[in-house]
Amino acid sequence: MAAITGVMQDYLKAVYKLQRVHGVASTSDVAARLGVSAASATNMIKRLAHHRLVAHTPYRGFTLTPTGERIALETIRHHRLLELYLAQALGVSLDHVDREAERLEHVLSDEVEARIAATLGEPTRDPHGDPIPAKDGTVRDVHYPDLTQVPPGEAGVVDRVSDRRPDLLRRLAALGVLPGVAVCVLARLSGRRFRVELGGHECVLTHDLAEGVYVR
Amino acid sequence: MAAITGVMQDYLKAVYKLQRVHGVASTSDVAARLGVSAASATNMIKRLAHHRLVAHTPYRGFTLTPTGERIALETIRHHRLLELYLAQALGVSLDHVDREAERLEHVLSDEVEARIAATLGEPTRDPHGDPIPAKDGTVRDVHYPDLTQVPPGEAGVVDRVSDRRPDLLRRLAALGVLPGVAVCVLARLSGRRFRVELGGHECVLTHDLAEGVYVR
DNA sequence: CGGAAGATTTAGTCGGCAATAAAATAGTTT
DNA sequence: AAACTATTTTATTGCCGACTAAATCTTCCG
Repeated sequence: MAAITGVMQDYLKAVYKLQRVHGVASTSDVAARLGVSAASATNMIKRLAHHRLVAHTPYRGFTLTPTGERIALETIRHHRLLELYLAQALGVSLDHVDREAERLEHVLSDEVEARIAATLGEPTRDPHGDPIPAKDGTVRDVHYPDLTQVPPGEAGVVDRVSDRRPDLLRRLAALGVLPGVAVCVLARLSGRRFRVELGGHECVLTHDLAEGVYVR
Repeated sequence: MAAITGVMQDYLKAVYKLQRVHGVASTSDVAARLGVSAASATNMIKRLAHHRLVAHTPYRGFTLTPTGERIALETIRHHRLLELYLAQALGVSLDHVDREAERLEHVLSDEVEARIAATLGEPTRDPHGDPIPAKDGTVRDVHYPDLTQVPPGEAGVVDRVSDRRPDLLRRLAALGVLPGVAVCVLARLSGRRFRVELGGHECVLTHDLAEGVYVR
C-alpha cells in the first residue's frame, strides 16, 4: 500500500525544508508554508506518521523518517529538474517555472525524469541555484550569506536567488541578478537599501530583494 | 466556479470519443472506457450535467454541450501534443507516450502548451497519426478503413495506428507499422491473418493487429 | 506558582470521487 | 400484454483533504 499522494509529497517537501533550518518541523510552520490551517496539517501529519514517513511527538513537532526523506528528495529532484528543463528547453521565464514545476513534479515518471536529466547533462543546480538532489539521495547543500550580510566593499558571485516569492524573483531577474553573476556591495543606504554593482552597472536593491540573494 | 477536475476532463474526453462513433454516449460505455462502475459514471455525469458540460436524458445517454466539447478538445490537444513532444523531444517510446501524457495532460498550463506547440512547429498529428485539435477547437478528423477492410492487392499508406492497446502498438511499431509507411495487402490467410508488404519486406499480421492499422 | 497567551490537537462537517447493493426503467421476447 | 434481461439510477459507504470550533497542552510572565 504505497499510495503516496501528491499532497503528501508536498507536506514531505515542506517538512524537509523546515528541518534544514530548525532541525524539527512544527505544525504551524508546515501549515503556513502550505497555506492550510493548522488542523489540516495535524491531520495530514498523522497520516504521514501512520505511513511511517514522519516521526511525530505530539505537541513537540516532527521529523522525517529515512523513507520520508527519500520521498521528499525525489520530489524535490523532480521539481528542480523540471524548473531547469522548462527554463532551458522551453524558454519559460524564471518567475513562472516554480509554479509550473509544482504541478508537474507529482506526475513525472522515472523514465521521463531520467530522459530530462540526460538531456540536460545530469545537472546539479536548478535555475535559481538550488542544488538538485542526485538519484541516490545525495544533496550538495552549501549555503552562503545573503546580500544583507555582506559588508560594503566586498565582492562575490551570486550563488543562488530565493524562489519563495515570484514577484521578487521577477524583479531580480529583470535587474540581471542571477546565479553566476558577479556582484559587489558598494554601500548601505538609508531605508535598509543597498547600492550594488552588477557586472558593470550599478543599481539599488531594497532589503526585501537583497535578502533573497545569496553570495559566495 | 470553473473547478474542472482532472477526472472530469477524463469523462469529457471519453464522452467526446464515444459521441464520434455512436452519436450519443451511454453510461455503460463511458464506465467501460474509464474502468469504473456504471454507478460511478452516472454519478459523475450528473455532476457534469450540473456544470452544464453535458446534456443528460436519463436512460437515454448524453452528449456534450458546446462548453463540454471545448474542454474535451483542449484536453485532447494537451494529450496529443504531449505524446508528440515526449516522443520527439525526449525520445520516449511510442508505447509509453500515451500513459505518460495521460497524467501530464491535466496539469499542462496554457503557456507551456503554447511553447511545446511552437517548439514542434504547430503540429496537426500526434505520433499515432491522430489529429491534434487546434487552439480554436478545429479538428481535422478524417477516418480511413482499417487493414482488415482493404481488399487484397490494394496498396496505400498507413495513416494512423490505434493507441488503445499499448501491447499491440508496441508489436506494430516493432514491425515498422507507423504512420506514413507504405503498405500493401498481399493476401488473407487462414486464422484471419493478413500477409502484407511494408516498405520492402513482407510480414504477417494477426486480425488484432490489422484492426488497429488505418490505411489511406 | 498560577494564569494568560499561544500552539497543537481533537471533534465534527463538507465536497470530490470511487465502490457496492438494491431498486427502477427500457427493451425484447414470447 | 406479461415477463425477462440488460441498463441505469438511487441509496449508502469509504477515503482523501480541506475547514471551523472547541478542547488541551506549553510556555512565559507577573
